[in-house]
Amino acid sequence: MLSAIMEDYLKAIYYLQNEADDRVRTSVLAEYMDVEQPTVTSMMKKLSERDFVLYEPYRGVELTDTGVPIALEIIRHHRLLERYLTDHLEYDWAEVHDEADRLEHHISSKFADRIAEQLGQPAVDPHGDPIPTANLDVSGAKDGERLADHQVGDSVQIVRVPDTDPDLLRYLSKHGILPGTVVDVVEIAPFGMVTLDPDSGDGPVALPEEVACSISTQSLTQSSH
Amino acid sequence: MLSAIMEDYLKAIYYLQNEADDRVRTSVLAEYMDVEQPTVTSMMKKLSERDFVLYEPYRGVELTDTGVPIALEIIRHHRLLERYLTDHLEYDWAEVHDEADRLEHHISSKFADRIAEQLGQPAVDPHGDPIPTANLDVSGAKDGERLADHQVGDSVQIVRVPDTDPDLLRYLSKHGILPGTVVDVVEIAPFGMVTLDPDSGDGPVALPEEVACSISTQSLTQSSH
DNA sequence: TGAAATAATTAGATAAGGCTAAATTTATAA
DNA sequence: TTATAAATTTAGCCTTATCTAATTATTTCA
Repeated sequence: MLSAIMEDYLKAIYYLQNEADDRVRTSVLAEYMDVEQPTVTSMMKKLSERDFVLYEPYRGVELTDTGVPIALEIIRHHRLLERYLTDHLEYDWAEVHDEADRLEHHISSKFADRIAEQLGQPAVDPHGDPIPTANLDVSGAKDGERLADHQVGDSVQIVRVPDTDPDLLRYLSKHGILPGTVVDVVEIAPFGMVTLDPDSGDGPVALPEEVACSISTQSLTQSSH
Repeated sequence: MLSAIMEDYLKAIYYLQNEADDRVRTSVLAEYMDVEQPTVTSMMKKLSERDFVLYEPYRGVELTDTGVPIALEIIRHHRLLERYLTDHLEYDWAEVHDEADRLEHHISSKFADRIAEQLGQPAVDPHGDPIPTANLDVSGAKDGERLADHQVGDSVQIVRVPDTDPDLLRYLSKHGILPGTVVDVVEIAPFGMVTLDPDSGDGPVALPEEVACSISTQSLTQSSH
């Protein structure tokens, strides 16, 4: 059918396409996949030949209608596994990513559906990322605003945090910053650092700009732009 | 580390070594792995270079002390997964083999240990095959006698059934032949076919010689040889 | 607008795991 | 014990996914 590696490329293209809604450049994909550019070029040719992507040399790549559901299926597997590992197998949310990243390519749809059933058809994974339904619908997912885009004084609810860095996740949970947590924005430094006061009462936490940009939120007060 | 394919070879050698306690021939391994002989030869060179097997050209192969625990770990994964799929994810015992065969290479030891814990450290998989402990101990496993070696009139308990053929497994469970079932041997035909009467009362079942040889049992009466 | 910088592709190599055909070793049996 | 049969290995090729080095497009900016 399709190798685990090819699935990973499709997943990456899906992700990067949503990040910057434009065709995905070879260089961006190479960086993200941690391979050299020629590797990406040759892979794009293969995926393009099999109609999973639309590839125009020197112009970047995008998923076709054949490629999208494959990416979504893998994403569904990944996020269900993450949910399952934390909820049923007592994994810490910081450590689920790697295990899910391997298993996502090897579980059957049946396996995915069974754990979804066991979990009560969850809508999001432990990091707040939306889980596509069995028929690969993602319409329920809301985008949210970037934490970095709020203003001092705003009260916001955390919707999503990035899932790949275990150390960051441990740091965030230690300071009470989890999906669902309500925080007040107490300071935004000129170099972009955001200081928060979580309602858990653990005291203020400062986050560098990069992190604040990758955390997705929902406004509770209306003062944000 | 070690590819999924290499792990499969080690698992196969472990199995074949126990079947016919002698060095495993290239041809036997090729047949079992469903590849051509030269493929086996080149793989044995690689595994031998890395000290997982002892390989003597033209003389067959056997696992080293480095290779055995790797095979056992994979077998542990496989059997725990089979148990987990049937007990927690409502799989039928006939369909667990293939899913487990893929996943066994991709779950971490942690994952295996967690599901073992959830299952209460089970001793056997759904087909009656013993599950190595976390420290890869298999001393608790008893060999049992082949069903085919009993005599008419014997009352025997089913210990293990072969796990790879879904159709056979469906047939066996439909007729009440499961690990733990007690059956009476009512006939042994000259061409090896064994007829059983399971205590479940579903009436007699006939099994061809090959199947009767691959089912492992324990005597309840003492009349068997 | 044209030269320099940047991005992307082509060319050619490598390692893993598989294959077929040919050569070689071991086993069998006359 | 020697000739044939069977088993095994060698040789050489293929595909996938990767790499480096060299070439070619595309941008950028003076």
